[in-house]
Amino acid sequence: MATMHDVARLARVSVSTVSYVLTGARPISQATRDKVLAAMTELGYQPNAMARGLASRRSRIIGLLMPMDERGLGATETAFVTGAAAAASAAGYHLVLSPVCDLDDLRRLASQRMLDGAVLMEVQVEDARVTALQEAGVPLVLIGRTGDTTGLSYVDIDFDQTVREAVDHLVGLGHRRIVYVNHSAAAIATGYGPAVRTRDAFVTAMTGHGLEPVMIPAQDSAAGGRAALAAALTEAPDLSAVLVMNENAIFGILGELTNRGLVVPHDVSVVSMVTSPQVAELANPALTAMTSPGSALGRIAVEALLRQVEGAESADHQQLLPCALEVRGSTSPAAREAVVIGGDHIDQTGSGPPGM
Amino acid sequence: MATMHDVARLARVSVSTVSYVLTGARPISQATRDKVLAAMTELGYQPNAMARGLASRRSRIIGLLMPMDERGLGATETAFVTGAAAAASAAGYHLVLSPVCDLDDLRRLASQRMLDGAVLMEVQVEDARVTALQEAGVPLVLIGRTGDTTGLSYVDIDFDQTVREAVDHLVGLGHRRIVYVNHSAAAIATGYGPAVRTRDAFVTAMTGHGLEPVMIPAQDSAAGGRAALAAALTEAPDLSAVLVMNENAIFGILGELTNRGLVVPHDVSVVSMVTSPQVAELANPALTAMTSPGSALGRIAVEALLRQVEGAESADHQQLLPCALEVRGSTSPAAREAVVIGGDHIDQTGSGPPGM
DNA sequence: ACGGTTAGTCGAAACGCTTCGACAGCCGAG
DNA sequence: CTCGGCTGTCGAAGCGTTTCGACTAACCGT
Repeated sequence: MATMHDVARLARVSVSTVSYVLTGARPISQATRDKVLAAMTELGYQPNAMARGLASRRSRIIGLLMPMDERGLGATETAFVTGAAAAASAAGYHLVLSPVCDLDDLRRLASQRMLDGAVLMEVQVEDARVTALQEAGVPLVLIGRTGDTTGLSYVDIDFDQTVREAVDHLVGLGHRRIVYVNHSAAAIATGYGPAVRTRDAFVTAMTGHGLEPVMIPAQDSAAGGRAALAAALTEAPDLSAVLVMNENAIFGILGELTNRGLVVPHDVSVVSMVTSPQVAELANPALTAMTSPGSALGRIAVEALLRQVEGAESADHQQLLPCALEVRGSTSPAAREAVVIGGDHIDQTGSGPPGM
Repeated sequence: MATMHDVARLARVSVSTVSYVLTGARPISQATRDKVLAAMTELGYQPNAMARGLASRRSRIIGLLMPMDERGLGATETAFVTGAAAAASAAGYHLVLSPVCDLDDLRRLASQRMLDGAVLMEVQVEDARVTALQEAGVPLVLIGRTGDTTGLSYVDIDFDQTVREAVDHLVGLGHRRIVYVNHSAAAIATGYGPAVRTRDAFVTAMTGHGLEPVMIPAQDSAAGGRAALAAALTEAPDLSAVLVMNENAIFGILGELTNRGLVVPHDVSVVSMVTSPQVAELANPALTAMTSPGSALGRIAVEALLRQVEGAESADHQQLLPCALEVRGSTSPAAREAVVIGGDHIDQTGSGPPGM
């Protein structure tokens, strides 16, 4: 394995000159640069990452910390990762994904000066990783938000706007009775950001239309989805549309609809939030969904982090990106309107006054 | 940030002694060791990974190279990753996941001496990454197999046994007309290992039971699944069971069965191969599946790699693990038997003679 | 003609660790 | 006893970079 010394000797220059050619830290004449470059290719020289890291105190590695539960990574998270990796690679950094969940592991990784910076996925409202990394002095960008974001950089989905667009889409199709299926009650109680924010946004959006916001929590599983749909039909038997913020429950919901003889979208329209096209296409009919800006989130997070790492930016980077509405086969105009005119089989019991 | 010098000074020993305490490369008296350890905790000392790597020519990092397509990681791959990470962590190594797909990127990573070894996921029959890493002199363990495995270490699923068990399960339930839905024809043609191996195993298993092996390729998508099921019903209208080796097509298959009024498992039994419990539970009814030994695969691969890295093992490690049959709601005894006795609504046209 | 920049290069000192050779003391075998 | 071989410790030489200070030569405005 060739070293800088070998290159320098072959090019008949000093080692530091070779280094300057590589890093551009000082000007080098074109003639010298060419000689050095030629020597490098002749020797197949590759700088030693460890030596470089030791001398420069920068590893040129940024970590993408993603807790991996059994569920696996959805297409959304994957897009995020590839976006981040591309951005890092473009800037000459390596992006390593670390599945560390163990806090000690993380602390070790950080204090061994192995990471120039870190992007945190799946941030909780109270996230011990954040303080651990801050204490270790590792620059940080979050995907999602902690409760208190002062002094932190983050990129997150604009849940407000996303929910509003989804509701507008359904209302525009004539739906009035829309049920929101969220994550589990436990997740909401512990303050899981997306669950809480979308809940609030749903209430705002619905009341803005003069409609009652009916909301049902659901476990993150097919069974949870089935139970949630049953609960939804109990609470709002006249529902004509379901807005789902739970990628794991959605198939259960669809299955239960089918079981009950309800046809999507004829009887019930379904919109899935923060869903990837791939998952949306798995359903039959394919789901109308709010597609998350996965790869853009990843790219932006890494770019912000690198600015911070390279000292170019001291201010916090805080940014929200909306999801895009993609209409597929699971939504259609509300059959309800016609029914309201001609029929009476709508059970209005149990619904509060609209506009509350 | 404290260095070894600080620790040595505080403990009144030499730097090398501190190093020996840390690495155990030479014996150190208990008294000295205690002094050093005390100094370390007092200073909150953490070794600098870069310096250590430079001096020892070992990064204590192993890479898990996983191409990330848009589809994301299933629960199977995730289990694999966590298994591998746990094994690495237990051995004092860091496992970094690299989404690099670009060969130059990979070569750079390898020749910068940043990786002590690598585990390759999603190995193709002809995989350029293998030769690239071999040329860079990076120890290697594959998940899956290349066409020619001489001189290579790998861990893979025992497709033969897995298919045999699945077929036995169905045959044991009285099914005679079983269709195998594989990956796409293109994947098979390019020699994608799992597709080819399961195909061959299916033929063997079926003919061993005196049954005709009917096989249908499917694109890796819901639409592909629907098309495949349609094709299957054309080719074998009397089918009573479907064996699916395509996690992405399975929902399309189930959807198309429903569309055609066929009820699972009453009319058609479905077994999904190499599927995680999580995905199996998404379906309604939950899928009987051959569950892949994900985390064991990961652990074994890393352990084999580390033995190779640490020079303890020169011989290749080649090992196959079977998937476990988990019976859920998508399989039941063949209704066919009863029907054949009492009814006649089976369209027998187009089916070849059994046992060919 | 003169100090003051600037471009281009060099040598050497870090960076924080591992590891080798050396050596002192001590034990048991010959 | 004496020699070879352990045990425990030290000092110093790397590992392959970056980076700092210094130096030369050319170039600027005056």
